[in-house]
Amino acid sequence: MAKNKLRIKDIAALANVSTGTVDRVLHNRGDVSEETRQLILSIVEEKKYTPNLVAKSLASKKNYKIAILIPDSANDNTYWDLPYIGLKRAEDEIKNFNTEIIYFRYKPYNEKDFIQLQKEVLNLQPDGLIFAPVFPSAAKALIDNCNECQIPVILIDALIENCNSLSFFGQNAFDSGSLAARLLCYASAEEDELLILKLGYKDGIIQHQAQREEGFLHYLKAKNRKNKVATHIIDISDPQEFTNMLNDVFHNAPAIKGVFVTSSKVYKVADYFERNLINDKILIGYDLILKNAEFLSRGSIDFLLGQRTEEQGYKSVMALFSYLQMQQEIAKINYSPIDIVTQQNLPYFLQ
Amino acid sequence: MAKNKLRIKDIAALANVSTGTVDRVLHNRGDVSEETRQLILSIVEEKKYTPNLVAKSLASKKNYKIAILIPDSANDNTYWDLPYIGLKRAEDEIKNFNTEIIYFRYKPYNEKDFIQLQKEVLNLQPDGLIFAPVFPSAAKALIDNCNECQIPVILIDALIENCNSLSFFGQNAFDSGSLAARLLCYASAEEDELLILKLGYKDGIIQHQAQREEGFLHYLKAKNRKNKVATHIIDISDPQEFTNMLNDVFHNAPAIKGVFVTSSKVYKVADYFERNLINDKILIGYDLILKNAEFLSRGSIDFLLGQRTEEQGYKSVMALFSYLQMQQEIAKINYSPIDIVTQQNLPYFLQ
DNA sequence: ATTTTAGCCGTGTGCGCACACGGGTTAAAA
DNA sequence: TTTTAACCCGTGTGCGCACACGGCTAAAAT
Repeated sequence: MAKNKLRIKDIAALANVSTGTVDRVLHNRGDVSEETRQLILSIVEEKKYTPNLVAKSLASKKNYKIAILIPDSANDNTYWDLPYIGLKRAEDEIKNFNTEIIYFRYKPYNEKDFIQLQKEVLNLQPDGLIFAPVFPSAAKALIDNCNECQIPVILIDALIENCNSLSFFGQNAFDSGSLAARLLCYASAEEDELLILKLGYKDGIIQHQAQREEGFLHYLKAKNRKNKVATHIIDISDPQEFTNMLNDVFHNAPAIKGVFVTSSKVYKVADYFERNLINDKILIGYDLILKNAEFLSRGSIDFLLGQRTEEQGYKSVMALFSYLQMQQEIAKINYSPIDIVTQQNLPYFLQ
Repeated sequence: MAKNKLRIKDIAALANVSTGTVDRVLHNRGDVSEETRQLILSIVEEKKYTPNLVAKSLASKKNYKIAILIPDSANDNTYWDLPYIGLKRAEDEIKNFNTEIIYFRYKPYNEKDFIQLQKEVLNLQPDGLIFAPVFPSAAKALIDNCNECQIPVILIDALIENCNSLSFFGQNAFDSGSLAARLLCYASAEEDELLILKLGYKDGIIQHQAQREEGFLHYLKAKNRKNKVATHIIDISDPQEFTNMLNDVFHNAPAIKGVFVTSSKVYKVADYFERNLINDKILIGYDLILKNAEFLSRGSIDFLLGQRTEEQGYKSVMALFSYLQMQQEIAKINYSPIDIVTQQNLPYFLQ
């Protein structure tokens, strides 16, 4: 402990009472005369006493449980590896402070599995929950359940409107779309054609993708850009069909100069470009998953928009921790910076 | 503490010895038979024992002092406000862990003041030092002094070659220059003229600026870009003279399309552009100081390259802390990501 | 006059670890 | 045989805080 740091013992000495009395005042446990209470509070105020968190945590018997409910990592969906690293880092940092983290990971795109694990989470009765509301209606139900049980909830990745969650950590999807548009505008002329690709699975309708598209179009409109813009929604369940669809698109519009993929599946387009020797287009997409990083480093992707996924995981845990242990307020909305990653600065974003 | 966490007491029970013996093994204090030593070590290994840092810190009587030696913030030089925020954040986080931070701040561009404070630092006999080697030769002397006194040194912002410092936190200046070139290449054609501006005070020769220029030129060369590039070194001590110089430059080369300012003083050029109604040029510079952010948000600056200054401060302290308290190794070189900041993503980089 | 009660407060213990101190055993030196 | 030292190890205390427990005083109830 740094020198000159005030202890409960010191306050007690200053107020001519015992440490027990000071403790009772600090914790509002009553049984203290109003006079002594005011005296102690005034000393605390004046000397700016803050408790020694180390000792506090050592002495406290309360054990906090934080549940985390996120998709598992799969072959075709490694995105959640990234927040997981940050979650783990936070776990390491707080595991000595009477706080435990319990992970629940469900199969991606599998709402049934999500609902199953949701029950397990509630069964555990955690002191707090962090989860990704991938399935809006199921997510809403979970939040309602948690509110009933007085369990504070933090959302990561996606934001659910009109519901009583404590906080949100993620990206402003709309603004990231505008940024993508701006970058493509730098790298293309007004007469160039632009393309928006929304890739996904049949029932994986992600609100992110819509907002990113909106932001993109909004920028072009605001700047009075005359570019022709087409949007295609393409299913990626079947690789062959995916290729056929792209063949169609690029055959019908060979003048396309810039391609904006509204998800982390941009590597699939980059792969298509490489296999078809297409290198006259600017390609921009989302997130620093490994496959994307590889294509970016080869120049097949021009820009990746990152969202500090690791930091999102880390910060959401730390915020909940401070909220539980120190009643520290958390901002309702915490947007991550939107990182622009290119071949040149990529190495510094990996690790 | 999380449940199932192994304590010294548990290890002792498993090995049928007392906690004192386990402690002696863990701290290499000798007086333990080789047999018991191996037994305890094998248990530690197998069960992956890690000490409870909370209790460890509470019990330890050693008080660490970390000295920080950086420029003060001045009217014309607010850069160091940024790392300071991160240093403060780290201080808050570790102040309960027997670690104290003592700041020494000298007048910017004032080597005399630096050397004076350097003496005070050594006088304090800190357990570690973090400083910015703004004046290379004086910095080298300080490092040598610290090595003699066994004081580990971490450099931030600038890197001094061939000297025995523990670690470095900062930006890869060369790569950031390349990145600037890449951005200007996207936003300009081969026939466009480019300009490099190195702004500074007479004796403020900063190696950064040279490396950034090198990286910039290297990129153009590697990509076989034919752009005409001019470099100007301009003193900014006298505002009037500064304006005259810029008048000269842009009068003689009206075809300049992209301007790369190799320092955080880019706001001075943006200000010049605004006052002279110049808005046909792409302007790119460094660092998210307040003035730069203002010009960026108005669109007078196109790109700012950021270097996570706050994070640099934070990480350097935390690294030194872990090194001192837990003998944790630190990477010799820690480059920050090079952030690309535009009007669109600026809000998310401020705070 | 005695007992009860409420209001106020001090003491003691334990959290996990570091470290000082001292105790016991054995083998070598006197 | 006795002394001494080397070797190995257990015990106890304190770090700052939380909290259980119980003690004291004065007023109210019996």
